[in-house]
Amino acid sequence: MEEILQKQLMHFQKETFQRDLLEWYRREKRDLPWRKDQDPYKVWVSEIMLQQTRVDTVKPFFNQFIKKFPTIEALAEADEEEVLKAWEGLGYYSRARNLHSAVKEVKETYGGKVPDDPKQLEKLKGIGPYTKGAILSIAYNLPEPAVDGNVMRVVSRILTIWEDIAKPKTRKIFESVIREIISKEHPSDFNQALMELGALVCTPTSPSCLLCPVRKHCAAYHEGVEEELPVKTKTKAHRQVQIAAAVLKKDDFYYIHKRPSQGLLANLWEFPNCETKRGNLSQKKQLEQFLQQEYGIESTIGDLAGTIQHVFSHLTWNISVFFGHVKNDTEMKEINKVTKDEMNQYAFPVSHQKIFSLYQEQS
DNA sequence: GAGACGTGGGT
DNA sequence: TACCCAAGTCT
Repeated sequence: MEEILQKQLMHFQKETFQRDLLEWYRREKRDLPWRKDQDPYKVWVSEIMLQQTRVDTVKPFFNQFIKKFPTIEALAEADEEEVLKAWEGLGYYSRARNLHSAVKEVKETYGGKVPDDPKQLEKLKGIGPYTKGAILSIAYNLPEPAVDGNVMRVVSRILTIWEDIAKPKTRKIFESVIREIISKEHPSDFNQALMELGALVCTPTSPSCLLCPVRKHCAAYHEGVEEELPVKTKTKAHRQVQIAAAVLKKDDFYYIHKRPSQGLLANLWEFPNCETKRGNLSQKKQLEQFLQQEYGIESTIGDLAGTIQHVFSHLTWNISVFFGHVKNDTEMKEINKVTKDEMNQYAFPVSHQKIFSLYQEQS
């Protein structure tokens, strides 16, 4: 750890800080579905869902997921299709596939008990340094750091740490700090209190310092630089992609395609679509050619029915939506034909749910 | 280490 | 409107 930081920590009132923080947490903590007990499986599921995702978004997904898969065994025995369906709309779908895979691993290798050993935990798919620490501290009350964005923001302010939190190696500095200041008696509450403080009081913009239970310990508050911290370098602008998508119908059947098992929206279902390029060929023509060449579908495509934008972290799809009729599918491949009712069993990305809504509005 | 990987909400 | 963000992990 940095020498300056070491010196600062020597003067830090660790015991009173812990007491002030824990007292506030026990008074103010939110009543959340995953705080009803300390079942390691539920802690695990909640921590995966909460990655890069707001509490209010997670709540309904967590309740429904636990109802459907109440135990390790129940989830281990489920089909991936079912698990993805339960995750539909939550985003970052590799989390669902990794969780499913890791739960099967726990059932087979550890007899269905979530490991309380850091070395075993970090081998499981989808469990990185943060989630490992969260499970160890929250489910097993072990004094391990669980450093997420909240903790880096809160701690960077309290100790005026000016390292760039966008850089991966910066997390290690915060883990060292937490090992120094964590409550050995109440590591679970301590870690959760730090995150709760970040969510409710020590917010990214306009933090409520006057309501903060630990402001007397906060160097950034005393120096008036709380808005300058944490330091986080900008991310670059993302790229735009033009897409043409088709809702194809023949008799009572719709045509859907399963995305590849790797990459963006892996293993989710979608309406047939392709990236289009600006040029002499219209989007409609490019789409018809694609459907013929890629999927062996002869179709008649109508005029542009509408557009839908799908913004990801790293790119944007600008989707032109077309409706069409299939003339001949005897040579068809890589496509499932399903009725409207059957479609409910398949997980679609939000943009493709919108595509179908558009279709239903117009027919 | 930088970029991929979703979605919805806040300013 | 156009960012930025929210309990990160994988490649």
